[in-house]
Amino acid sequence: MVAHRPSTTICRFCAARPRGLCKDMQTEAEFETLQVLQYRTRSFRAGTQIYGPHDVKTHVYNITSGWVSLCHELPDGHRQISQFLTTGGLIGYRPVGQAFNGEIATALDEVTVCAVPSQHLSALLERQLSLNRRLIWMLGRDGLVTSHRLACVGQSKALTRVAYLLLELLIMTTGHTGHGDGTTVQLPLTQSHIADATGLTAIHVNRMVKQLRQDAIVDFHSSTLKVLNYSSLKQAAQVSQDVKEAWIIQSVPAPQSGGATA
Amino acid sequence: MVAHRPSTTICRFCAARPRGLCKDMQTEAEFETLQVLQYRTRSFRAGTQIYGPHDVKTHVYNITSGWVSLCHELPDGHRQISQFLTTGGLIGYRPVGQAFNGEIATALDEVTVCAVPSQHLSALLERQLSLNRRLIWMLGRDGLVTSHRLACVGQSKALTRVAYLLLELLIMTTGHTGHGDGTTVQLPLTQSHIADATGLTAIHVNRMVKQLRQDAIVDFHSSTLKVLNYSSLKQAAQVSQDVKEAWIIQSVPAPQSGGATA
DNA sequence: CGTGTGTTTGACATACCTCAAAGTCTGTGG
DNA sequence: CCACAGACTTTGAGGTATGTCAAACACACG
Repeated sequence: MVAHRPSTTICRFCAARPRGLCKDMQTEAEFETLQVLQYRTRSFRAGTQIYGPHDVKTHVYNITSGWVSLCHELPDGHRQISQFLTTGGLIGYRPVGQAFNGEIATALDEVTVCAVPSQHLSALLERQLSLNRRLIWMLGRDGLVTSHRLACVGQSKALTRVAYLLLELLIMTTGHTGHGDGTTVQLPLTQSHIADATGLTAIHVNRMVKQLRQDAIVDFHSSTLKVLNYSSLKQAAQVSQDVKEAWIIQSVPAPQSGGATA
Repeated sequence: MVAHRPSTTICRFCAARPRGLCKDMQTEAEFETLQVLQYRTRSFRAGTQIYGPHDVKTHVYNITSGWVSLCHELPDGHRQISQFLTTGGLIGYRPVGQAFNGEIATALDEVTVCAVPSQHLSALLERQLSLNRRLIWMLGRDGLVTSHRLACVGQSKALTRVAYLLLELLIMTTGHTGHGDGTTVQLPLTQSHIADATGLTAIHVNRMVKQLRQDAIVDFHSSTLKVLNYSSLKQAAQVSQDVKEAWIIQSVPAPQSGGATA
């Protein structure tokens, strides 16, 4: 009953860039509304800061290509990367009334985003239910992913933490969970990034990476991740199937109405 | 322009229980709709499980009194508490299409909740923008709080982690950040809970609690938290003002419309 | 009075960090 | 083509924060 676009857009703001994401897009009418708005695409070079911890966030960004890290900096200089994101990820949203969220968004490689003024987003949210659905889904997913990572960092040994992160990045990149051996993916990360994300030192990450290589599980080498034994990796990472599904950005189906017909 | 209720309800579903939260409630019309629905209040005794990791979540719960923990259990038996929640907190929401979120919700003391069938929530979301706003705000906040906790657990020493958690619980309870010395609050927690939340062992938590007491910072003793030196606590916890604001559940103002008037 | 749960303490083990330095790779400029 | 600098990786030796194990203590509850 709802007329969908040919399901080729990944950004529901600028409606640009075909790829098989976000089929939940919008109705014809909504789509046209968005097209009229024509939000700007912006690019950031590798290593560039997209926004800082104390920037007033004027925009929300939908990533259309490249990798971004979200990082917290503590007073003592330590850093914690809370999330890596790639195509389809939404960054820069902050709860209304919250001055800052304290995180730094950094482009890890060449990144393009669709920039939506926060004001516009608020206004759009008042009129487009599909957008509300989508935002709710994204925020729910991000919270879930973060809390699982918290469980990993809080309770697991170093080897498991590294394996967990590598598996997460693998699945984020390939977009499916049942992937076999021999897969190779490019990740714009150094061992220091892995250290910041896992709560370890780069030196210890190196030892773990070395061990994963020796145990013929994965080979992470100069930004290249090669899966040597996928089932061993799953085992080393100690993740359940549920978690892996949350790592994949999916489309959100329109709800079949029912209940609450007061 | 929007007619607000006398700002005495804390649950926008059953519209029950006066207390000064959630003034953002709803318009007259919305309020009446909800009243008609009359969602059920449920109670859970201390230690009871509200839902398990593999329950199909039929309901979303809005906490109207008591304390709840959200906990992940890892294959190796370790547990990570990702969040403590109290009055006003929303639990049991999961992203559409996500089978399970793997978390266990446990009542820490006598807990009452307003139970909303997930089906109804979906339907209500399709019709009430204020509810969308509220859910988006809650999810955004929860994600923020969790990512800050991740930064703490990943990068801080044991003493800081414990101080951080105690400060968080203090602020959640009192509802304001600038609180002075001598404050005493009841928390239905054991040192084991703190251990599970901070990623430490209960034994080591005990050592840290002891040190905080000896350093005259806080005294946590048989479910009672007493602040001896608030500014020392802030310092020990290493939190910025931004983070503390995120710990307080606030009302969400209706947006002043503007922009995107395509 | 006994039982169970939570707290406290001590001795010891170890996973991870810190410091130091060498080794690799890549890009740059002569 | 070579020399050099800079970023990243790798390795080793030693220190320390935290975990593990064991046991006593305190307190509530039946």
